[in-house]
Amino acid sequence: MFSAPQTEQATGFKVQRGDGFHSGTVRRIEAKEHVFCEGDPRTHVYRIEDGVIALSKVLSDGRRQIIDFAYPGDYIGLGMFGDHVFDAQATCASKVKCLPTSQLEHDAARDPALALRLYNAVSAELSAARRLLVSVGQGTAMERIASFLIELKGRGGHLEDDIINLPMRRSDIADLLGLTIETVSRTLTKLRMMRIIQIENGNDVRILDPDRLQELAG
Amino acid sequence: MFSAPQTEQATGFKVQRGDGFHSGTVRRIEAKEHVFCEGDPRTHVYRIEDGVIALSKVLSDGRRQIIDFAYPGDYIGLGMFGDHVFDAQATCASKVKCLPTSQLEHDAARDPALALRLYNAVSAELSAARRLLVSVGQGTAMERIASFLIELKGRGGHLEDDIINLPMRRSDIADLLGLTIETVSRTLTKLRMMRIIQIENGNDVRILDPDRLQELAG
DNA sequence: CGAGACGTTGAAGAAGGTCAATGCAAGTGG
DNA sequence: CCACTTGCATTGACCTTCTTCAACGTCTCG
Repeated sequence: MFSAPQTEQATGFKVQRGDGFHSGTVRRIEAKEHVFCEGDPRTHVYRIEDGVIALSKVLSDGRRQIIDFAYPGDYIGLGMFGDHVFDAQATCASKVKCLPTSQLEHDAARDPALALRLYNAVSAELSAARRLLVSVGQGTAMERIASFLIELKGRGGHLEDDIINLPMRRSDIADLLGLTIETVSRTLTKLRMMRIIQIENGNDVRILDPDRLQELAG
Repeated sequence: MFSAPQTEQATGFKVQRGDGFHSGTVRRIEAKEHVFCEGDPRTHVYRIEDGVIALSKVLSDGRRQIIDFAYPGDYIGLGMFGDHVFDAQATCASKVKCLPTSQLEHDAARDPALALRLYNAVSAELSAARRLLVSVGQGTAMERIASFLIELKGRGGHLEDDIINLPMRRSDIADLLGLTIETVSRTLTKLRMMRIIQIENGNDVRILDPDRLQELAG
């Protein structure tokens, strides 16, 4: 029961068949509800079934950096030592499938193929984190927004090919890209004015000119 | 032959004994020489023996984001699909031990313990990348510099406990933190003026007030 | 010694942040 | 059904931080 086909470069490499998730229980998560918080013991690994989960770090003064958005088919909670270091919070109503960490580790210690799939899954997360770092560290607001839209386009689950659904608030995008909601908003309006995108139902972005968007991404 | 003890949170989890590196050949790298470049086929995994290797992404217009500094004991070249996506360049004269990728993959497919060590190694890199992302995405110049110094303090290879060696140029620090060399320089000067650090031989930073430095890091 | 690489410092400018007002749609309660 | 609230997005005016541009100092190495 694996969701829509996605590209390999999307965060959370698909572990595919044999990941033990056939036996997991499904948990329903409301918008803004936490799957787990920083400091919680790492009891489970989760596979997103539906919705979007934001992984984030919240600083003592309230600033927040979103590390990644996990989409259906992605895994969260992999590869951490001890307690969770990040928050995992749904940006919209979601479903996740849960597998006890202990079981996964137990299986992986006996099954090199599973262990290698875990290795690949975390490697893909690492690539995604580094791509984001480049964008945040070097890009202007426009470049960050443009490459964010392109990154999302590469993920699955869009009704039409040139329409990107944004199942998160402006504040989530801002916290992912190291900007403010105002800058996100202004930049999206600028892209609208340039006839590069069009905003459809509040949360759907239609890409009118993919080439120019790609150029703007740097 | 494993180098100075280091904390687990340092980038590049030590794979420890049994990583196959007993048989690797050692390669000497001059300052600013590349170990590999973006686009090169991924032929080897490298373990740093001596020096510091900067992993970076260079954009078409010359802007550069350093992803990580690899210190002795760290591994580079792990967990990538196909060709290299980043440059690896020595910031100072260094030595690396090389192991053919094919051999490592061959071994890992038969040895779950090795596969799990790879998994842990990449997981640690992921944690480091995310810590850096938080710093770059949310921190002011001062916060980025302060947490950079603290991060380096956590790595091994310092002669004295409160002296951090900076075996890289200002431009490397700037490209790691998403700042300019001028801002790096000014911020270090400010830290000097505040009597929190002291610069010893051009490249050695003595931490006079670790507590205040920690506060500034956020 | 002279040239190049690197670092520091200053002055001016720009990108993005902060603060504040407005709009808009979805609840909620009378 | 309508007034009121609440959450989110947009837009404008102003301000701060960091960048840019430029000059200068220092060190090393040919």
